[in-house]
Amino acid sequence: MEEKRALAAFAALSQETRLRIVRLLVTAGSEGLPAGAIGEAMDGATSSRMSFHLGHLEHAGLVTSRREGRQIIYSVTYQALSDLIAFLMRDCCQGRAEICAPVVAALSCSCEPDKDPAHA
Amino acid sequence: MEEKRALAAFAALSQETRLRIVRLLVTAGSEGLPAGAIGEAMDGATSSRMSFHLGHLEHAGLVTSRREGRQIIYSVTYQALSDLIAFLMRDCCQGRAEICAPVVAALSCSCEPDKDPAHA
DNA sequence: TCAACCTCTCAATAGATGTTGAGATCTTTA
DNA sequence: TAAAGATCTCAACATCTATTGAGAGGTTGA
Repeated sequence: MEEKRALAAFAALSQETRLRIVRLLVTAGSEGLPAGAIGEAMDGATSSRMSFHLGHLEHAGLVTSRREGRQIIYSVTYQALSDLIAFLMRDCCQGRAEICAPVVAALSCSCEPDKDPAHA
Repeated sequence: MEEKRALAAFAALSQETRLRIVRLLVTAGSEGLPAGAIGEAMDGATSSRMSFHLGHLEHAGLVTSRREGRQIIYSVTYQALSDLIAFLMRDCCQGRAEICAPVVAALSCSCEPDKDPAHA
């Protein structure tokens, strides 16, 4: 993942509503959720506000959309998320075990379906 | 890492100059670099611009500063970076192997001192 | 102590961002 | 084809962000 895309991804995730959307869509899985349902989950945000943020996320490549009947279904782009994580690890790790080591150590539990109450 | 800190970290990294500063400071290691040297590396950015961005990064917890004589030395906060990566993996992974699996697979090489020309 | 140095703080400004409301577009159902 | 539903587009507005230039606050060496 090159710098430009990483910058766009960071910008997309730096806004509370958008971060919440991504988290919601990750839990929703690859089936995704219609825009209306996402808006409901965001304390009933207006449709234009949703459209703005979903468009922002889509532009950044973090979500994709497809039409299904009269609804538009959004789902998270798993590849983009893992690319972003990889960017952080490669780009910012750069041989610094101080950064990577704790993350690697934590991976054994954090990458299974999460039951840990200390999560988040 | 809770949501608020993650949002601040994403916002801090979503700006080209600041992302470049972090990358520079990671390569600089724990000794860090004086503000002036960082400004030099940023195409000779003005001191107030540097102060603005370094303050932003420090506020987000991604860097720390210490005075050394007449210089102020900035260094990256390794803990914050690994916390951010862990946040992404835990929060956005949530049992989704589609996201984590590729990253985990890539870790074996990406976490060593980087010699890969395809990097970045 | 004085002058030079390094960095920060502050005010001003231009541009980007987030929210809202009105209305347009596309889709489904009767 | 008309009505209703779901979502998008657009303009307007308030707010936040990034940059600049001027100047202040510590620190060092003569």
